Amino acid sequence: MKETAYHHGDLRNTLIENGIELINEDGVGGFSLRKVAARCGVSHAAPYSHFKDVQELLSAMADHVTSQFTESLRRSVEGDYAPQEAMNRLGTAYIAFFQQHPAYFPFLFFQSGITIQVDGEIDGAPPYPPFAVFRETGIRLFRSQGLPEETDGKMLLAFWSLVHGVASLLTSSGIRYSGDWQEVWQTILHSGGDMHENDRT
Amino acid sequence: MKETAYHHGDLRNTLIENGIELINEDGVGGFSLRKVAARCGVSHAAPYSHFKDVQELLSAMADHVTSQFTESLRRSVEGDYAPQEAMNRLGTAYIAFFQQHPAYFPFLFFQSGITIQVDGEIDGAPPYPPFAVFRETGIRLFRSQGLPEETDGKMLLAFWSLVHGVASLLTSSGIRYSGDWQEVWQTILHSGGDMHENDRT
DNA sequence: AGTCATATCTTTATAGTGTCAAGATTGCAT
DNA sequence: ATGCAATCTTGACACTATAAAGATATGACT
Repeated sequence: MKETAYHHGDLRNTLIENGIELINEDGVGGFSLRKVAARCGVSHAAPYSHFKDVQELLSAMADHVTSQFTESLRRSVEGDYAPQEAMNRLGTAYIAFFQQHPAYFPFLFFQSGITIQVDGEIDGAPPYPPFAVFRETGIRLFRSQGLPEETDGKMLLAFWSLVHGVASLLTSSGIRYSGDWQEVWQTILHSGGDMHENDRT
Repeated sequence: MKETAYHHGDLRNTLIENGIELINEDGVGGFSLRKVAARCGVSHAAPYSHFKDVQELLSAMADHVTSQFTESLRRSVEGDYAPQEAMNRLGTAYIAFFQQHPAYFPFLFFQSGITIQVDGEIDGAPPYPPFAVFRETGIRLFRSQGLPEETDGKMLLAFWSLVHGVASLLTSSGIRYSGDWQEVWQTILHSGGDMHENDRT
């Protein structure tokens, strides 16, 4: 299908891209279906040919952003880093992603309506891709530290919660903190390591 | 001022209370100024006599909820608990609060427009009351463990981030996890303690 | 007691929102 | 070439926040 004056040609993807841009510019609150439609040069009801309602567009946008997010996390652990260093880089990448796009946090986790499957066993839902990266990196770290497998699940969620919490605080609307957020989560990561090392000396 | 048919009498507080109820029932997305006004039995423009816009009402609602939140945290550490036990109870209370009122999390941290002052030094803003409770409990714990004072700030933020992250994940719209969230943050709290204890044996 | 300013609430109006229904236009298969 | 189905437009409706103008009650001052 070619683009004409009447038929856009690739409206579905254009809506997703412009919607994401709009959120980056004006935040989640500044988003509206009509604004996105206008931005794409179509009428206000045109999106309904591709999405049954605004929530479905938001979900598609979230899927797209989640892919970028997952890619960013994957890149951060590519290469042969030591387990501790890999985990360090992963957490830093997680936080940096939302530091660069503050509007993505409330959008992805409180607005989009996407499903985040933590365990791999509820319904047939696939696991949340960013958490999957966490799992691979974490397991490698835990084995290298000789931790028992039984604690893997809880430890993984704890690590995830930590960086997720930093990202959450970091992107909270009215937060004021003069320090460096990156250091916050590394405090615990390193303190865990330091605890071992210090106690051995 | 008495209540008549025309003059409500205590509309400001009534709006705040009904607004909070509305958020608990329908979530942040279900909130609207007109719904709250109707709920209070006044016209849709009546709130403008007490708040300059909807954001100001939301801020007042958030202040009220934050007070309840702070009170809940304070109560959790009342009594003479050992430092580790106090911190344990505090984190549990933090998470339990948002577990009981899932809509409060996005509301307080991404919708209300209140200011969260972490350091005590930016502008003249007062520190965020819930974090103040964290500070007291954390300092007591760190001293009892012989940790150096220089790391207090980062350690506090790390602990806060951890429980905040659990609360954030816990209240994310589409999250699915079969386990117990309370155990997640205790994993790190106890693993920190266990690291010490295990290494000493 | 009477008057009046002020605070509070109502009414009305406007611009913006999501969504639906009916119609117009186009591309594609027959 | 014709008709079908997908896509887009137009117009409507109910809902939203907000502003302006008017109504009503309160409390203070004479």
